[in-house]
Amino acid sequence: MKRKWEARLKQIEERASHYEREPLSLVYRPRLSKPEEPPSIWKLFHRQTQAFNFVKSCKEDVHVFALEYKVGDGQHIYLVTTYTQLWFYYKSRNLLHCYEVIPENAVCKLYFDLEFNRLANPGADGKKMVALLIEHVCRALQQFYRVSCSAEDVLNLDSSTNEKFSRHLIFQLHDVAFKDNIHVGNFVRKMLEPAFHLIASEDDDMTPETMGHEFSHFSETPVKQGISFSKKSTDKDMGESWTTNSKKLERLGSAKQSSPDLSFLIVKNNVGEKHLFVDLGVYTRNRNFRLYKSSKIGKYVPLEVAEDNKFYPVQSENISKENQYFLSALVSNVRFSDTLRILTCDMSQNKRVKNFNHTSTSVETIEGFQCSPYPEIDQFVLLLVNKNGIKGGIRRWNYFFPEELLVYDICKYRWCENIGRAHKSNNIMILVDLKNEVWYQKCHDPICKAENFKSDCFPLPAEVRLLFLLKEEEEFTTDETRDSETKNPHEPSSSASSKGTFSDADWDNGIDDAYILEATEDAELAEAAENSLLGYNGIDEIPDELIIEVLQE
DNA sequence: CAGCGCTACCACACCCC
DNA sequence: GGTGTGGTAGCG
Repeated sequence: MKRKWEARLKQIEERASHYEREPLSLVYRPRLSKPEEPPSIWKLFHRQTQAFNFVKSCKEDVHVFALEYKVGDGQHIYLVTTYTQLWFYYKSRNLLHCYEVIPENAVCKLYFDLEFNRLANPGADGKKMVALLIEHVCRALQQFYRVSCSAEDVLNLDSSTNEKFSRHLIFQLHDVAFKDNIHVGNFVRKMLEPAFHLIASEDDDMTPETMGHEFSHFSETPVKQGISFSKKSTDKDMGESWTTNSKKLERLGSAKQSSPDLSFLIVKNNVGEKHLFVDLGVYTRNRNFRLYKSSKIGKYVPLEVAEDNKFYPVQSENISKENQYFLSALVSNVRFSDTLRILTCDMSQNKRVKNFNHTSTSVETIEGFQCSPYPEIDQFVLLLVNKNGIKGGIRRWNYFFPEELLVYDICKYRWCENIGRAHKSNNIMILVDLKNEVWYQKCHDPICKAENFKSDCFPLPAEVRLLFLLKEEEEFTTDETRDSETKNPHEPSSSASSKGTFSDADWDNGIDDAYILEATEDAELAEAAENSLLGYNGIDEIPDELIIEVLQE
């Protein structure tokens, strides 16, 4: 929401200064458009937001490209045109320093930027490393999403110099794409996680085994590039859900022993620090990604099809081979089809583990949107907030480890026991106490909050209690024997098991209302952005059946 | 007239021992 | 010395 607000503010300021410089003409001069003109779209903008606004106003399939135009400070101007028209001018070498702007929230391909300094890595065999990486990526795609592919589906572009080995890989998956490049980044970081362990363990002069265990406790990521991740599940069919938590990471740690050796990915930069061969800085919003046959300004090293490229586009009569490569290299050029599957890999939603220091008391929570790791309890809560024709929903949930308390923020349903009617503008919460097997209601209304209102406790239905007990027992009986095999997907980020891990901390036993406020107060801010959040979740734009979630082995 | 989106890093405040 | 925060230079 903050981002959007800032962007809007900037836009308004720009518009204001524009009108100051060029006031509107006092005379109205009507103009007729000429329908006989071919639909030619070629518009340049100084500002990215203006370019995107123009794209939105166009009914043609236009895209934003960035052109480098000043040597040194890498300044860009933004071009809006169609792929066809761009290729028409581009192929005759009129534009040399062109970048695709991968729009935020746009479905896109899996892509990689790979590089290492040759001098700092005299023994490194770039081609071999690329081949091994592709193998690993294909394995990960198969494991996480059941997507099959091979090196023949990877457009491999080279931009190397004597000093630097440099490649772009663009995966040409069949009827499969990622929801956006942020999700691609999450997937890439997740897939490369064993390599982070390697860097961290070597840096700290620790064995991978001890590191694996150490990592089970991290909540702030100790590794430079960041390794935290998690997933959210909304897909009923898969019904699988896991979150980053101690137990999970411990299992990852042990699973790592059987995971492939990623040490080939570790390279040194020009000052001898260890880094990954894979550049993780290319998965940001509106990332500029260099086009096929473009070079950075000031350099004359365009991206060309690599010697060891194994992707050959299907030949067609009306599209040249070069044009095919050009189109294949465009990350956000995803061909739509009825069977297109959209892959997601979330990390921001379930993950946040809060440390709350309060006179030597710390509390761990996990949080997420829409469905908690307890689908049965979600269903029960939904039942509670669907009454008298009002269709309430779960906007978000929080789980407090020590108290085993699930806090649901409810939307649309606002009935409050305290006032005996629905609130007009404030939302309510349903709290499910798993320890005492009861539920009660609180709310966000300032008056109710001031008097610390909490409804009577009601027992949880027998089915829910029973399910929870069964799960807990299963968890205890199988924990020791289980290594990397699949954990009960409905197990939340480990009520029972995490207590052992975190038991060093001494916390209050009773749930303090301050914690609930801490966990829910920003929900009120988030409320205004609720629609955009839903949009971001893809519910508005992408039909549910097209979304498949991360499948964890 | 005019880029964008970060993250690594630093300075500083605050707390605890 | 550990931890959180806020601002920014500079990288991709």
